[in-house]
Amino acid sequence: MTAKRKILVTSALPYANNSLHLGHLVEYVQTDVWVRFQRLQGHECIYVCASDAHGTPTMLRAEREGMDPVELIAWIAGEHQHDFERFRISVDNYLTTHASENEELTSRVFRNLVEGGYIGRKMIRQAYDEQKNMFLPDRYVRGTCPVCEARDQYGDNCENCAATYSPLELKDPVSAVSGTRPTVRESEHLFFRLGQFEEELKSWVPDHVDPAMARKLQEWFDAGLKDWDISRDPPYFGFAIPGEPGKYFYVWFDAPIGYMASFLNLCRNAGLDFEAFWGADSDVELYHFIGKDIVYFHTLFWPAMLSGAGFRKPSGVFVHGFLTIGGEKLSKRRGTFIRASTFARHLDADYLRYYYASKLGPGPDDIDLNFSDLVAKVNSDLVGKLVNIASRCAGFIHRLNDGQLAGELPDEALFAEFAEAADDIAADYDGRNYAAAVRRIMALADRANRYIDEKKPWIMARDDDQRDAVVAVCTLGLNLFRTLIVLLKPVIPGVTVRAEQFLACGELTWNDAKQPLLGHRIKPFRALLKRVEAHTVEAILTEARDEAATPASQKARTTQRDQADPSTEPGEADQAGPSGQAAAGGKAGKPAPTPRATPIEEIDIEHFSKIDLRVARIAAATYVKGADKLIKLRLELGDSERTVFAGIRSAYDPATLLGKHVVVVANLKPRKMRFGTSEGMVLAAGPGGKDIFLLSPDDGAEPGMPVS
RNA sequence: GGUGAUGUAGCUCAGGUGGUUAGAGCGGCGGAUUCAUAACCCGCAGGUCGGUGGUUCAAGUCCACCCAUCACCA
Repeated sequence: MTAKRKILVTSALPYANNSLHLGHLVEYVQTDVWVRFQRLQGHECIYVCASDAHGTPTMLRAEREGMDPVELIAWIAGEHQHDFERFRISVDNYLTTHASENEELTSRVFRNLVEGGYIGRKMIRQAYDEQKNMFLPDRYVRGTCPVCEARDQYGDNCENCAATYSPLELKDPVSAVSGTRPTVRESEHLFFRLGQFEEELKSWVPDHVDPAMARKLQEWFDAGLKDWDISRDPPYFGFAIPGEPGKYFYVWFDAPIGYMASFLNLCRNAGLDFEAFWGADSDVELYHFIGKDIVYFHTLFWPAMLSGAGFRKPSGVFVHGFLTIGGEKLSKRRGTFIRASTFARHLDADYLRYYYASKLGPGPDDIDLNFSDLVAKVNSDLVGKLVNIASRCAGFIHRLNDGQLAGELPDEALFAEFAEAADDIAADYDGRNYAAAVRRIMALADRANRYIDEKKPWIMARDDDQRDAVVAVCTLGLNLFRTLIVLLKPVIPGVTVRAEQFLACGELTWNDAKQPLLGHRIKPFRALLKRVEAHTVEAILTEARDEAATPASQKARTTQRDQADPSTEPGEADQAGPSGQAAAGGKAGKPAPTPRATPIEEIDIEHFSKIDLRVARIAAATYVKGADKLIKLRLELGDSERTVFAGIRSAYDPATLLGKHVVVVANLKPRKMRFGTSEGMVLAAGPGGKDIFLLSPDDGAEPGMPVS
């Protein structure tokens, strides 16, 4: 293994006026996978983040909510942090940019820049809202485009003709804050003289950012670097500029300093040496993960600020693209502004982490989230391939050898193949090409399943003389599984923890991928991950649409309630349907009574009324050839008939079902199964196995009657 | 408008420096199997590689223009 590296990593700071959504998570997942990978390699890798608190938007949002801005950001930052936990984003420290450490460092950076002669002053003319007594940021002035006459455009550019201009050029300008016509006022602003860093930046950029981004930055160099306005007039939620009465730091000035501040806060709590990481001659690696919308701040202003203030520059800026859902931009109207908390309430974070990882490359390309693709990929790769290996091997080990693995591997070469692949996969992770890593890992999972298929332990097991051989084959199978878990550990930490418990092997490290586990007793196998069901995805989308329609202040309350919820364990949320004992996709046969650890989320009457429950009469019931859990039901619902497959064979004999009245979910999306299409679901209670109890109405109910 | 990125089978994506019949996973179809969360295994079908033109013995791969999508313009 290479020498131990010292690395400090950051993700861009989420803005403190709104909740995190699935788009934010692309970055946090990307960062976290990388961080976890580096730690797994044995490197020292510290990851800090914070909520970006300052600026006009938080100020106005706080006003709308009737809160003090400080109160607002404390609350939102708490929510952000909670979302981080839910998605297993392993930050070492989380702060807000309003913290005292940030004020301290911002002053220090500013003072150093003044002393270095990098700060200038200029009078500027700006739109002013006379009613609210405030200068208006460009985005808060709207009016008619001076170029193409399109109405209701932002003050900085036109969405219709893409022209750029100043808010003062807009025709019929209106303040978005008060609705009045802004006036023009002058004010002296402080400027950071970026141009003085031109040569330094030109030589720094090519080695520290992605080539595509370097090409993009060339445009700015060609145009010449301009001075950057770093001050704002009150009222402004931010830090006062020392020695400059009535002036505040522009949010983008203190935001990146928030990276340092969060780290400084950690230093003070954990006894780390701040200067060793940020001093001009630091040899620690420093990386920023950001979205492609904010490259300029991180590749021009930020390194220049650091350099001018006497600190070290980043070792690299990693730029990722945006998230689209179903090929479209996230949109409130379409209900695709899905909040992190909404997703987490229904599905395990590892599903999304795996899906993102399977699509993330090193470059700034956008990635698309397609829910049916997510369901297919997760179910097929994670459940059907990966977990399946453990699932199909564990039984033999317990049945034939009391849970004890064999003392040696029957095919060392196969294990070695997996162990050797770990190096290439490590290179993929380190180069942030997670998609490539996942492809390689899944190819190995296929290989493992094929091996078991070739050896056919279930045939050998019929012969007592071959018991040792069966145990040996399954020992290898489980070791291949274990290696795969190590390789995927940065991506799916939740599954990993459960796998480590199953293997009873302690915390796995990267080197464990190369060392087999032998002569060791494992725990009984329990499902490590459940399949995602289509209705769960539907529930997420429905909820996101409803949330989008809820006014902001109500959202606030909803979110607070969410925070009180213990995080949802995998699988449990899967069953948030009308009945835990789903008929069609049911899990009869596994006698695992699962009382819900967490109550299902409350719904209102509108939600409930979407479920069309009907009385039905069983007109025919037959076993399904080749299916050991299902009974095929022909149901009468008044004037119509339909076929439903119910997983009740372990508890019912078809003959006894004939003529019985049951309750059916009539508007459940038809589900195609191997034996036909199931057009609904019959309600039943009980944990499964012999304990399944169909729900029936009292005498007098007729087929087709709605249940309410 | 300027600049950059992207556009490959139904879906999601791979395809260093141009080189024989363009690949994978999923989905579909057919077969095999029953150890496994009906998973797994074998096989088949599916693409004029956004469009047009060019360079070349040879282009998905280089060049020009065009179209579409996304981003940035301090």
